Amino acid sequence: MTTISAGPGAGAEPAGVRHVKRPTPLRESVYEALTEMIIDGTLERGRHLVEVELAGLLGVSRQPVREALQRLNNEGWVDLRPGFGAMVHVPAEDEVDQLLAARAALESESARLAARHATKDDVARLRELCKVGTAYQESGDIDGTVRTNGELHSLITEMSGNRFLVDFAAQVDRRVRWYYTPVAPVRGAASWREHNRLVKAISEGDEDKAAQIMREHTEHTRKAYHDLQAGADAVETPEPEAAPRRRRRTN
Amino acid sequence: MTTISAGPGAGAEPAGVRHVKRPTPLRESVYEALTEMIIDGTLERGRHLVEVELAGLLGVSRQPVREALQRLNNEGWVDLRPGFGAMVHVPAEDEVDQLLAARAALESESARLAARHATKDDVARLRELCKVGTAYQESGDIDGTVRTNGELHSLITEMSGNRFLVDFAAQVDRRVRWYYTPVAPVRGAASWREHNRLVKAISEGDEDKAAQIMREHTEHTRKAYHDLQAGADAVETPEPEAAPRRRRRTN
DNA sequence: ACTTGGTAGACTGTCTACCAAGTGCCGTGC
DNA sequence: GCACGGCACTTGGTAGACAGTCTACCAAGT
Repeated sequence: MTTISAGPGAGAEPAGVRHVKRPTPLRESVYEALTEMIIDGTLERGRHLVEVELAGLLGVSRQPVREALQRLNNEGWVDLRPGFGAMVHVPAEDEVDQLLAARAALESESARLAARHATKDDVARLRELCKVGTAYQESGDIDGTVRTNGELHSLITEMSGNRFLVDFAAQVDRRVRWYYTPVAPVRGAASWREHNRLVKAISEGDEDKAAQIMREHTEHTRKAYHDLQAGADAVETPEPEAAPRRRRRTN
Repeated sequence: MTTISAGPGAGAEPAGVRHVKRPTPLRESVYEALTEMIIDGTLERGRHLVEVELAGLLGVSRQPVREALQRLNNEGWVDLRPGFGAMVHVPAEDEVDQLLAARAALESESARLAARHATKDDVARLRELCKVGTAYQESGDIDGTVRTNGELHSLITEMSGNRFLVDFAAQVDRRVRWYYTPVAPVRGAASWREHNRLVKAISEGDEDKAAQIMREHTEHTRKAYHDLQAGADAVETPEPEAAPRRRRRTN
């Protein structure tokens, strides 16, 4: 769950209500900063995170950092080892598989509900995202492609009107985005063709078709990851262990 | 998510590894204590939770309480209002619906995977749980029934071998258990008949059937809740809303 | 009667300091 | 080479302090 909070932070506001600036709790900012640093690789996988270090780095005290780290731990971004500290999570072999399987279930259901509840406005926005995403993809802008992909999926889950699906899917998507950025270019064109078909099914209100396409879509993604993985293994070969900071006797 | 931690805490251990007593972090205990108190109604819905109060009550300092409260907030058990504090979450009208819809998706997929991976041993345990649950149900032990129901569902999700499904489903189930205990007796017998059919499908490795039964099972539960709700509303009077202090058109 | 202004109390959010216990590492001694 | 012991580091938890904010309430003004 996590961030189920109704937060008016971004997106649709009921109407004339405009809640004024509510200063975000520090722990929230720290959390955001850390996930961002993990995703963009500033904090490499397996790296040992020390509370005071991060505190100093971000200019806050230990407390907010601790709270953020615990949340990160709960959501699987870092592993907290009592008495030692936090390590940036190192994804296990089968983890991506499981993640994508979970995503398949969540988003396929979301797509079904989205098809059921879609408004004209929603469909228009979906179409727009498809167009933008395809453009990014064709121009080779990987970052933009991945981001737009995320936005599209997230919009679909939101259209489901089910806050739990939204929340879980958001978590999963974020993780997928972390593990997955390198794969994006490979999937590229096919992925956006599938998005188009999906949007079409939703606009027609065809629940079963939407659900099915979304499931296949995720499945293709999974396959692409495996192919890439196999290729990478063949090339980069033997990397059974990358001891992070071992300075054992250096002489 | 939360508690996705690879933690060997409970469940399947690789083999002879048995981590000896790892003293649970205090915040964990506090978290457990609080959820328990919320579920059993000691902390009523809407109640304002004050950190120092809880700290005193549980004999710890503010910090572990804060950390527990934040986790509870992330998981939707309480709502944290900045600068004011935590309130025990008051479930919205449609929340149970959404919860059960999410559960349907998660557990249906779990059942499918469980059917795919089931071992003889797993099936035996499932059968045992069915027997126990039915016995509880027939003897009118509601608490036992609900608990066993939870154990059965949780075992099935674990059999899926997907840690994300396990984790999400666990969260959802816990929430369902909170909202739902009063409904259990109504569903009673039918529910356990369905469980039996489900276990049969799993034991036969029939994925589609298992998934379908689980989906219908959840759907029936949802329906039962609505029926009960409607009945309760009819009896307990119409309660349109007791607007406390509205005496002016909000421009 | 309704609004405004002011006051007071209660809590949270964050910081600092401190201590105990646990963990990993390294060198010593065998 | 390997076990043992000790050291430095880090978390987990406690205590106290302080500013900012939120709620409620009362009094005076319109």
